[in-house]
Amino acid sequence: MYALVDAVAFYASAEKVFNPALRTKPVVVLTNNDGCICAVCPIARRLNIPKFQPYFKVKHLLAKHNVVICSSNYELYADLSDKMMNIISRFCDNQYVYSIDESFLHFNGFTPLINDWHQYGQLIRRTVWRETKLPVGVGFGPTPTLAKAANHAAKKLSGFNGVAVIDNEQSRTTILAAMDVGDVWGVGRRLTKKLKLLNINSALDLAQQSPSHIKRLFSVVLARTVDELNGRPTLNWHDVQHNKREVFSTRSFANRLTCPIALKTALVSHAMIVARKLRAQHCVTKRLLLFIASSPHEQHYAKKSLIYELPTPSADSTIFANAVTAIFEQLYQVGVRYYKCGVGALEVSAAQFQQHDLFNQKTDNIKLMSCLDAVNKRYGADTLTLASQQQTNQWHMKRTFLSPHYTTRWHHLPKIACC
DNA sequence: TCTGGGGTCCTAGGACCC
DNA sequence: TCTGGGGTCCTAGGACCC
Repeated sequence: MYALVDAVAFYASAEKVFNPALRTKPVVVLTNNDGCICAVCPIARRLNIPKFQPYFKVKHLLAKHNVVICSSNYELYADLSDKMMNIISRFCDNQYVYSIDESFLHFNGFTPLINDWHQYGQLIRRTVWRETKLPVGVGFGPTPTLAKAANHAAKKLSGFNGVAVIDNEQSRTTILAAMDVGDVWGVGRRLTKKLKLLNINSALDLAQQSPSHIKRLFSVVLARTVDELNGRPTLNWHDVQHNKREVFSTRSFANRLTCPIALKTALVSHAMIVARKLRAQHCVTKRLLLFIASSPHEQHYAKKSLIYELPTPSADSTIFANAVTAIFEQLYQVGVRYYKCGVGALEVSAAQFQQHDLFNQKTDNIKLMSCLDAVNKRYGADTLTLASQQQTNQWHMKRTFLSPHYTTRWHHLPKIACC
């Protein structure tokens, strides 16, 4: 049995944790630079506030309904996520954290101990709420895709109260019949359109197709989804939690940038983040992709990217920073109003399988990197940085509606007044 | 006045080579 | 009048997810 546990409008709910006055109000959270709406709490959803719309386009709508607007407070969300994931992990023997607010659970040894999945799901919800004040939804199913579908039902369909279980033919068909095909995991806008032309409208319609037919018309990936919807697992636990094959860090700037020093500083910071992410999944990369670009919404879109081949596969921040220095001149053009930049690791592989190169002594300084990671884990992500990250901070993002750092700054702690 | 997210994976099409 | 291969690598853009 699999489960998918995720938070309801996680970022918006996180804002309500330390500010209970918000709990009865409509709340939205904006993406970086206050660009788009990325989380809409249930109260705001009932007011038809759309997700992923540019903020400036829906400003009037938000004002009309007195919606509370928050900038993204990633430090807060990351901390609350850690706490939530920790609690959830107590309820299974296998947890895979799929995103900041979602985790898949797999029950092996636990299964014989659980006789009622509904009750068990409610226990998870109650415990997470009691210890974090975050609302979560829980879906159980015999495959990851069905657990996702059950989770969708738990949160979106009436009568489920936050927990849904697919454990027999009747529960499977009931839930899939009530689910739009576009809400199936892996079916996006484009596929939805094509499927609906074929009169495949619900998740159940898709499940009733023959996998080989779907494979011919679409792809092997969608054929697997059909199998999964029928309770035939095609993704095993190992597939669900595979390492990333590409790792990126990119950001748009608060204001357009023309200064080369600021751009280079931003790129070095992204290189550091990529290196840290790689080390966290015990991987290295052979090639780094660096890019800088103007805004795609402007008339003259200018994007330039270059690939830097590393002499040996690496996840060393200092080696990555040197790569940025080595090719920055080729990337930068005078006169472009830069909007975004980023660094990506391509051809990612497991660090343990690396061949050592006799002739290349420039290998990762593993001790130094472990020390860097340990210090930053203990004292906050940017405690130890490279000198080249410190030259300017003019590329940092705009967060007009930022809430206090309740969990990472002493002087932001909520105060309780006694009278 | 101006403003439009970030991450990962996949694929089609072109360049290049033999 | 019709006809000209196959493999690899690279890249940009798109699909999908949250």
